[in-house]
Amino acid sequence: MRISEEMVKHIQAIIKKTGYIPNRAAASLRTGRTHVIGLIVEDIANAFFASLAKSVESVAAKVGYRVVYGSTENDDGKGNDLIQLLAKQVDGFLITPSTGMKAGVQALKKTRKPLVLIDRYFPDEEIPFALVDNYGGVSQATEYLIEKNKKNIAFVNVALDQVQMNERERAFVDVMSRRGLFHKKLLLRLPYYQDKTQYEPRIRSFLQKQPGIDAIIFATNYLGMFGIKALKDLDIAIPGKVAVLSFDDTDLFRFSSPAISVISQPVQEIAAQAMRLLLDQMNAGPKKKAADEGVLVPPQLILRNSV
Amino acid sequence: MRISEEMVKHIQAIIKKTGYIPNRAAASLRTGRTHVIGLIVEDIANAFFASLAKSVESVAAKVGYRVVYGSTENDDGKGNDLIQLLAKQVDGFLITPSTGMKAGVQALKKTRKPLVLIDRYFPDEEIPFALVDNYGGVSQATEYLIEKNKKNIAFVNVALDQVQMNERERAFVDVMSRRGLFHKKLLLRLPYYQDKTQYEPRIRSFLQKQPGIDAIIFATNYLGMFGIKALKDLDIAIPGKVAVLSFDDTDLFRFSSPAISVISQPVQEIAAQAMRLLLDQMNAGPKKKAADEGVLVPPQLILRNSV
DNA sequence: CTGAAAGCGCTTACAG
DNA sequence: CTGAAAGCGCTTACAG
Repeated sequence: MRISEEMVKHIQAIIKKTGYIPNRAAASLRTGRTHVIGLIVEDIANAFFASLAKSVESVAAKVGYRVVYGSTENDDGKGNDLIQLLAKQVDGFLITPSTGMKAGVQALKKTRKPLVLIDRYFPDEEIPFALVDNYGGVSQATEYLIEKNKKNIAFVNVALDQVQMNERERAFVDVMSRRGLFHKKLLLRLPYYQDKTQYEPRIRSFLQKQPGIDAIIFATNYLGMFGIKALKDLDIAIPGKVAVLSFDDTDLFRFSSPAISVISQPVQEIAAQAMRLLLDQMNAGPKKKAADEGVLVPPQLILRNSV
Repeated sequence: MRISEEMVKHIQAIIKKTGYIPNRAAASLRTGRTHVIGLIVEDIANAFFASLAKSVESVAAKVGYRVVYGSTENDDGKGNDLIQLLAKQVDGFLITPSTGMKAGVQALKKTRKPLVLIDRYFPDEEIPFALVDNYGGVSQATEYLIEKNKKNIAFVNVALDQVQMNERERAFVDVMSRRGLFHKKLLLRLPYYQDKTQYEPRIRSFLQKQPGIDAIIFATNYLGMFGIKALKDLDIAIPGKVAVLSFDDTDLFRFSSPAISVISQPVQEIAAQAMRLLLDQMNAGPKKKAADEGVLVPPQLILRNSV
C-alpha cells in the first residue's frame, strides 16, 4: 500500500459527492477490453434460452463480466448482423449458431476473438462448444418407452439441419431400428416456424393420420407444448392412449395435467462449462493456446405422469 | 451527392475486403451517444418481462437503437447497481423500478439522462411512465365475477408496496366494498420470494383455511401459476368449485386445462408508448422540454374456461 | 470545398 | 517513485 488510508477515504468521499462514474467507452478504447460478453441465442423468449441466459449472467457476474444478449430466431442474416454489431464491443462470444452462421463464425474465429458455441456446434470446425448430450438423452428416453412396452413410438422434429436436432433424431432412429421398431411414417419433420402456433395443426393432422401411435417424443419444448395441445384437442388420453415425452423442461411441462416427462438440460452446468472455455481463451496469453475443447453434458430424464 | 457513385463502390469494396468494423466505443467517446437503450426489468425470465423486452427490442431496432437488459429481481441494490453500470453506456433508460430504487431514479433524472418508467411508477415524481391500467383491469375482472354470481371472491397479492400491485388490490377492494362483498380474510398478501415455488404451499394453506371461496383473482402470473397448482393439489375443481382469473397472459395459462382467464397486458403497446416517450426526451433539444407524460394502456379481459 | 488537427476520457509506458 | 504525456479510434469544428 503506497497510498495512505486517509487519502483513499478522501478520494472516495469526493467520488461519492461528485457522483463520478468512469466512462467505460474511454477505458475500453484505451485497453481494448470491454468486460462484456456477447451471448447470441436462438430466441430469448424461449424458456430454455431465457434460463440459459440467466445462468450465463450469474456465472459471468462472478468473474466481473456483464452479458449482452441477442436473438437470431434462426435467421442467418440476423445472427451474422449480431456478430458484426457486437464484435468490437465484447471481449468474447457465446453463440448458438444457426446453420448459415458458419461463415460468420469462421470469420470471427480468424480474428482470434474468444468464442464458444453453445447448444449446438459445427462438427467439422475446431471451435470449443458446450452442450447437452443430445444423442444420449433421446437414446435413454426411447429405451425407456420401449421397456414400457410401447411399439409405435413417434418422433416429432423440426427440420433445421442443426447438429443438436440431427443428433436427437439419429438417437431415436438408431434405438428404434436396433429393436426392429422403426417406421419412417412415425417420424415427423416440420419446418421451423417463427410463429409457433403453426405447429399445432401440423401435429394434429399427423396424429390423425397415424392412429396407431402409442408414444411420442417431441424434440423441442415448443413442439412438445403444441403437441400436447393437439393431443388434448383430439381427446387422446395422456398417457392412457399415448405416452408423451419432450426435450427441455419448462414450467408448462411441470404444471401440465398430467405433468409431462422430459429430457432436461442441465442449464447451469452448460453455462458454467461454456464460461470456463471462454475464460480459458480470454486469459490465454499469446503463447499458450487455449484448448479447442468440446464438452457434452449429460441430460436428466425426468419421469412424470405422462408416460 | 458530392461523392461519385464509383468512389462509394470502391470504398465499400475495401470495407468489405478488409473487414472494417467501426469502433463504437471511439465513436461514443467522441459524440457522447451510444445508440443503446438500457432496459432494467424485474426478472427477464418471467414471461411478461421477456415478452416486454422482445417488444422493446423490436421497436428500438426500427429507430436504430440496440437494447441491453438487466434484471433487478426486486432487489434495490441490484437495481441501483445496474443504473450505475449502464449510465454512461446508454442514451436512455427504460426502468421497472423496485420501491427502493426511488433515490437512484431521482438522481438519474437530475443528470437529465432520458428516462421512462415501465410497468410501475412513482406517483409523487414527475417522471414519464407507460404501463397498463391496473385499476381498470382488476375492476373489470371483479365486476365480471360478481355478475357471474360469485359471492366469496378472494384476491391473492404480493406485498411489494409497488404502485401497480397496490392499484390492483385497491380496485378489488373498491369494487367488492361497493357491492358489500368485501371481507378482509379473502385478501391474501404474500411476501416477494425469489424462489417462486414457495408460493404454492402458502396459497394451499390459505385455500384450506377459507373453504367458502368461490372465485380467486391472482395479482401476478407467478401467483396464478402456483395458485392453480395449489388448487389442483387440493382437488378443487376449476371452475366448478372455484372460478380462477389471473393478471398477465402466459403460455401456461393458455395451455392449462381448463384454460385460465386473464387480464392481459398489451405488451406491444406498452413498449411502443415507452419508446415514444423516451425518444421524445432523447430528441428534445436543450430548449424544448419533453413532456412529463404518463400513459395508461387499457388491458384486455380474456375469458377462457376457468370462469 | 477539403484535409488536417483537436479532443472525447481513460490507461500506462516513460521521462525525470 | 511520481507526474506528465501519449495514444486508443472515432467525429467535427476549423483553417486554408
